[in-house]
Amino acid sequence: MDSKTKNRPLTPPDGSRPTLKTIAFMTGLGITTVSRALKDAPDIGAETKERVRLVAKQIGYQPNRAGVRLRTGKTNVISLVLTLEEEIMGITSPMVVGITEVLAGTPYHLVVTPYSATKDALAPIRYILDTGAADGVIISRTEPHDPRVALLTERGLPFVTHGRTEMGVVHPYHDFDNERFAYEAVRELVERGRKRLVLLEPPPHLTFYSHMRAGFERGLRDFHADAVSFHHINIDHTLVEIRDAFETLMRSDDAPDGIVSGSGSGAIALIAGLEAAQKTLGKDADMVSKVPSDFLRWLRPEVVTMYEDIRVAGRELAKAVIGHIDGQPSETLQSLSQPEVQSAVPVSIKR
Amino acid sequence: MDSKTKNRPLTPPDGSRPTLKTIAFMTGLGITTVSRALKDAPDIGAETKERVRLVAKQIGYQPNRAGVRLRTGKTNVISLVLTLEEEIMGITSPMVVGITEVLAGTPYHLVVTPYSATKDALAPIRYILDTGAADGVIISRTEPHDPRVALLTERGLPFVTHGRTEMGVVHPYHDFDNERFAYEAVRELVERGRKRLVLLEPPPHLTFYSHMRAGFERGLRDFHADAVSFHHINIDHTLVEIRDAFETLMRSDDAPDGIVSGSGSGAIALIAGLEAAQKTLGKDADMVSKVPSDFLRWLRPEVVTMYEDIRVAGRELAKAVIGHIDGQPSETLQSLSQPEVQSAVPVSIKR
DNA sequence: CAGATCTACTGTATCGTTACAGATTTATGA
DNA sequence: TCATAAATCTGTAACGATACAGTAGATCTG
Repeated sequence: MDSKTKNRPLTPPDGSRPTLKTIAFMTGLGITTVSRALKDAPDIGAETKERVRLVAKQIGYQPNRAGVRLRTGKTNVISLVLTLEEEIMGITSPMVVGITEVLAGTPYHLVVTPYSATKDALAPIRYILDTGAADGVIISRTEPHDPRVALLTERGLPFVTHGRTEMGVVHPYHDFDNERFAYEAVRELVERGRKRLVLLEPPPHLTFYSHMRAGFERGLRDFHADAVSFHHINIDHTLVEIRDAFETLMRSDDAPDGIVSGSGSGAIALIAGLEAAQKTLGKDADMVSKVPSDFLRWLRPEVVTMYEDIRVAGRELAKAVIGHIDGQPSETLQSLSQPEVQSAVPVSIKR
Repeated sequence: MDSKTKNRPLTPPDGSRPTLKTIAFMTGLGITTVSRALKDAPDIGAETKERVRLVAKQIGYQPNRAGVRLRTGKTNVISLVLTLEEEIMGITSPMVVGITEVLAGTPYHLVVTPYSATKDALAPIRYILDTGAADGVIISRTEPHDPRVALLTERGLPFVTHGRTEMGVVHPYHDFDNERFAYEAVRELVERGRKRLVLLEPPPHLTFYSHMRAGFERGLRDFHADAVSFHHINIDHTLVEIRDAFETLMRSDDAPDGIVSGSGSGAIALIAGLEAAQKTLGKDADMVSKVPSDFLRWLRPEVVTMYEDIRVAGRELAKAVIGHIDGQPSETLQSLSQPEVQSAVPVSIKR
């Protein structure tokens, strides 16, 4: 957009928004010709195309989405399928921002399609398939054998997952390297002299559970540390549940001295539990946490944080669905982002 | 939905999704009749309506949105207009959740329409108006004389604002009572013996700036406390800027002993600044903060937090736009939510 | 130079829905 | 009894776009 369009664009005689008919009338061409000219079809003369494009631009023509959608089935919609029970630290905000950043340069709109986790996660997918509500879908909370992936693949609707699957289906995804995260977390803790480590893990049915566990266990082996069991609690439990369980653990004989937290909000509850047990972070135990934003380290600088950039994830996911829609092979639409160990809270210049 | 529909619904002979034509064929009626029967028109026989409804349900008929939109202009879309630079603590997540909760029971879809704050906030509004992209709009970061409100009102597109205006236009809104928040915050601080108070305020161009200031100043008068100036910084500054400025303030002779923070993420930076100046929260100063989620008090229990329930705000906003679309008078679509002083971090049962 | 080929453009039908103007049948009224 | 009014139902056109099957005229080919 250049800045010369201060005055509103010309509108068709009747005052409503311009259509192909408007352009056809103004140029003296047929509607079909205008349509084809605008999509640069090979059987339209170069000069005609130029003329049509000029007029279209002048009057601010924008194709009617309903018309296109009705005729072609193309919705120009990407659907972000979310569970309503998203975690406290709000992974959704930066995700939505990342996605819309990419979609801004395209004709796609972002529609948020929620479902209640207590109900069927397939329901929104079926809805989208049955009503043809979107050209592409973004799903998260991926499971190793994810029925949504199976269904979308079977029905041929382009999609991308936030997280990987293990079902022998090649499909676009973006994921955080949770294996690496847990491995590096163990390394950090052992370097600080910690030997008895605990992991606050994802719920077992999600794919990244096994990734994170694998990294954790590989770390234990490589760096010679021991695991303290905490399997009855995971990041989907409430903060109060996590805190209480962890307080109990910290008061027991089995108390760990190193903590790996698979979620930022979980880390808050773990800290609260640890402190409720009269222990001190950084003294009695160290912690490494995965965080989606960086304020945990503002309030507990002792925590080593590894940043998961959700906004970048949103961008990658958006690019991948669009790539899938455009027919790019799935293999080229897979990406993995690496954890970034965060340094201390940014120090201002004056200090 | 009852649970008897395990098997997929019958589909029209050709396997594609059912349309009015399908029902017309199956019932032996005309397409028009079916259309009118489904919308309970008065000129259709009771038994016919029943028959049509039955068949429609059986085959899982859902009106084609593109068809309806093309013919009637009704999009069944609510557009949430957001700035891409949303704050760190992610007000967007619970907002989206609240909105979708309400929309789930309606035919409306939620489309997220972003804009870059560095550019024109009117751009997305113009886009929606020019392309007829939505039946209703939700906007935030409202200003006293908001050009978006003026434009939407002039063009007659239903909308609701998160925040009030002061332009003599009656329109639907939902707002948090920031006047009350700041007033009660001052009360809390004075009750703790604090007398020299500082306010981390919103940027001056937003409407709730004056609300919050008014409450703050009324509190100062009623409870006999003094203001410490901090006007060069507001909640739109970066955390680092806030922290550094506040550290400087806390090191000066003019250091306050009571802090009112108009934002949760701002509070984190203030705490960091205070602690960088070698002061202790709860000892050298007390703080009251408005928070959109409750983990600040998990990590700094000394902070008095007043909870702003963004999810409820989302619900109210969604209800209000729909009310506006349905022609309810704007006066009845305005609501104000009150701050809730939060008690201590929830204590588990066992303790 | 007749016929084939190519270039540039256009009319018609269609996607699914609804507004509108009938049409048909039955009941009503004087 | 015969026009009128209800009560039901229906066909056509249109919303805006595009696929497809042309058409008209210019150019080539042998």
